[in-house]
Amino acid sequence: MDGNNFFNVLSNSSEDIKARTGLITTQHSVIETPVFMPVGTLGAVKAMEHRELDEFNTEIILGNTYHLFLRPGTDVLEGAHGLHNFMNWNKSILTDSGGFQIFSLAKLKNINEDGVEFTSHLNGDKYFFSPEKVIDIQRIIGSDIMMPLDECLPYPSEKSVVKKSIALTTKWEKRCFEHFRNNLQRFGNKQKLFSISQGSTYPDLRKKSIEDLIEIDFDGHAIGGLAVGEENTLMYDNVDMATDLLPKDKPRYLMGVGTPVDLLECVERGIDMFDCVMPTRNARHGRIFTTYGEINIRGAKYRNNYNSPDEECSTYTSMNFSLAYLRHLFISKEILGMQLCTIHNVGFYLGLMKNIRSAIHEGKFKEFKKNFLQKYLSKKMI
RNA sequence: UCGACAGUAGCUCAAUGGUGGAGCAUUCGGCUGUUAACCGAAGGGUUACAGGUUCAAGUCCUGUCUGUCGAG
Repeated sequence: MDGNNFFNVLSNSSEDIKARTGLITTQHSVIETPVFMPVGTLGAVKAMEHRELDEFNTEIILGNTYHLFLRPGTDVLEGAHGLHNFMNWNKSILTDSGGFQIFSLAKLKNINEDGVEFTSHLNGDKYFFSPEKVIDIQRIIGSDIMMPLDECLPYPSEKSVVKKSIALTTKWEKRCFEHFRNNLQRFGNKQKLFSISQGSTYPDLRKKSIEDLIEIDFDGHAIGGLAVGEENTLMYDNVDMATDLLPKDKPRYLMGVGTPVDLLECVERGIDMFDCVMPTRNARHGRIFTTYGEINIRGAKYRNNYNSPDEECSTYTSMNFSLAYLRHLFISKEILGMQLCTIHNVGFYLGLMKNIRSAIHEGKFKEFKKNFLQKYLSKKMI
């Protein structure tokens, strides 16, 4: 498992679509793509144990540079020889740079060529992140895949603002790459670095961002700044255009997406990697994904419904517990409710991706998508 | 039996004599590179009952009922 074969395309769709299967090989695991990566911001997938992730053959999870930098701090991570050891997770980890967090939640930020000054959302302490610093922190974290510092603008943003922003982001990412190249790995970790394109939903700016970034030898390319409030069709169109421009021999990662429908639409358009808080967060809020659509487990209509939340799903939760019991756990604020729903949603997402991979491999993606959506959008159970 | 205190939304409580509110509960909704076991909205009232004073009463007065505490 060394860097020479980081990404291999296994099969391209035979259906005149851009969907494809592949393998990402890191020091820690072999990841079948298209893949959905559960989010574990602070070194934990909320409400889920490692052994439960193992049951779904989870090969990669996310961590977050911004959050881990603030807590537990790089001294603790350094003492533990990296995040893998610290959290005892021996599969792959991808860390987001924290750019998204700084721009979405930290306040009083001052941005300039050098980087960004921000205040911690925890205690108001001031910090400065430069492109180099973000790489240094991720070297200590030891994530298998690192992300560069980028500026993620809100939607909508004026074109002139976006134009300036992508120029800055590209400069930052070049510096990230140089620093990554010139600095040694820590604790024996072999790490990769992706790019992140921006450009909001302006096709020409997205194109410019991508064209500048693919000139640099990043190990993969992410699409950022989408799914932030724009119409779904706009997002799909931008993804479609982006994957036409991105190199075929490197993984393409659509950041922060999405719903089961988004996953299908974007796999079809050539995306290999996804992450999203939706399955885990919604689970903790009592909303679960099923074969026949999403349901709110707190609904009074489930009070006396002793059926499985999803007869056609094989997660531990749907095979062993009823709607009425899950509702009871939520109404009673029992932690088990969040745990069981998280297991279910993550299982549902990873199961969906597994089926998607099989369908692509068999040349039946379109048929699979049609059948899935027919059930999912029917809301038979709702 | 006497005395004190109290009775306001399902519950716990607000409301200088001047448009009866909150939290919780209930119902519904939201969540897209996690500040999120979170956030939002809605429904819900003859202010125990009956009189009285007043331009105006949840609020002041009288009586009744109910409850808590104390005394006997």
